[in-house]
Amino acid sequence: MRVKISLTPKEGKYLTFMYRKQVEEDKSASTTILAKSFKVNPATATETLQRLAKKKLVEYTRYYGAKLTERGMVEAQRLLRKHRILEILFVKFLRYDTEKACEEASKIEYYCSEDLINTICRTYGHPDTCPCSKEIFQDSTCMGR
Amino acid sequence: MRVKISLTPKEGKYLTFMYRKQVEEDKSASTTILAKSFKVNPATATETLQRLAKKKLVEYTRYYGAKLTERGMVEAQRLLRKHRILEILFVKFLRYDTEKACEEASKIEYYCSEDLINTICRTYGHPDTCPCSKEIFQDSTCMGR
DNA sequence: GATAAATTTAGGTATTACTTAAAAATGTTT
DNA sequence: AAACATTTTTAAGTAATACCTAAATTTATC
Repeated sequence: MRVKISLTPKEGKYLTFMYRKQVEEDKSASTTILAKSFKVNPATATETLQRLAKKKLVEYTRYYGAKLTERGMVEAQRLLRKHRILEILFVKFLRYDTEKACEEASKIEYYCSEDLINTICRTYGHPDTCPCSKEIFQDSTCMGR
Repeated sequence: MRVKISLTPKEGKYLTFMYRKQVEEDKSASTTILAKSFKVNPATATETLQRLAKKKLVEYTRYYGAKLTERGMVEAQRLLRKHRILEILFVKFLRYDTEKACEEASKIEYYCSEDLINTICRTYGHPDTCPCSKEIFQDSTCMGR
């Protein structure tokens, strides 16, 4: 890591949302869409995009839109991995349905350590998909032991 | 619930810390002790106590100290319950040692829903002590089904 | 080119959580 | 009890996060 990335919870939510749109749905997330999704004023969405741009997590062109950078992708995947590993735990161990599992994961994903997530991941034999069949990204420190 | 209690993460930490001192160790937590424990300036501890007093969670007398109110006790127990149920999960399911379990629980306890905690609690047959043998408080909505 | 829609800028607010410096209260010592 | 030390509080800040409205600007559409 060259520069340390400090991500706020909201910024994390924006990154994963944008990742889903950009990579998994091949669309782009406009200011309006972001604002609607997060139930905030468009001005707020713009502001958050600008903060993410300052942190080099998105490439932002005013009036045009924003795209995740390589670093933004990595961060989004890191968070989505946490989210999906937690979903596995909640569905398999606590017998939650996928929707409820997703909700609970959303509440805590940001605060769970890599170590905790890796331990759950190992417990379930490094699953490669979450309960709703989306990809779970590999983590070198998790696999390598 | 007469008035809704909105607790910040830090306020929660103060409440549980004070609970442990006041109820489990029968001591009291002075401004200095709080400040040292949380590695902040004493002025900050005072400020937080005053905020807790405004929310009727502690009874605060300047220069004298603060004591948890009935409501403060309930909130502290609610958080300690979450903490200890999480410890159970981490020790029993993930084979964490008690210290590590405590650390991880501290990171997420505040953000876990009652429902999630109750589900874990039921899974382990409503345990009455945590891995370090401290009391786990009962929750009516958890037992009652 | 006018008008509509989307986006951004400017200039706010509120909350949380922290700081330093000085004042005030309390405790201790002689 | 006066002097000194310690603890605690007040006052007056700062910084970050996350939101807002209103007006300006840019882009898209008729």
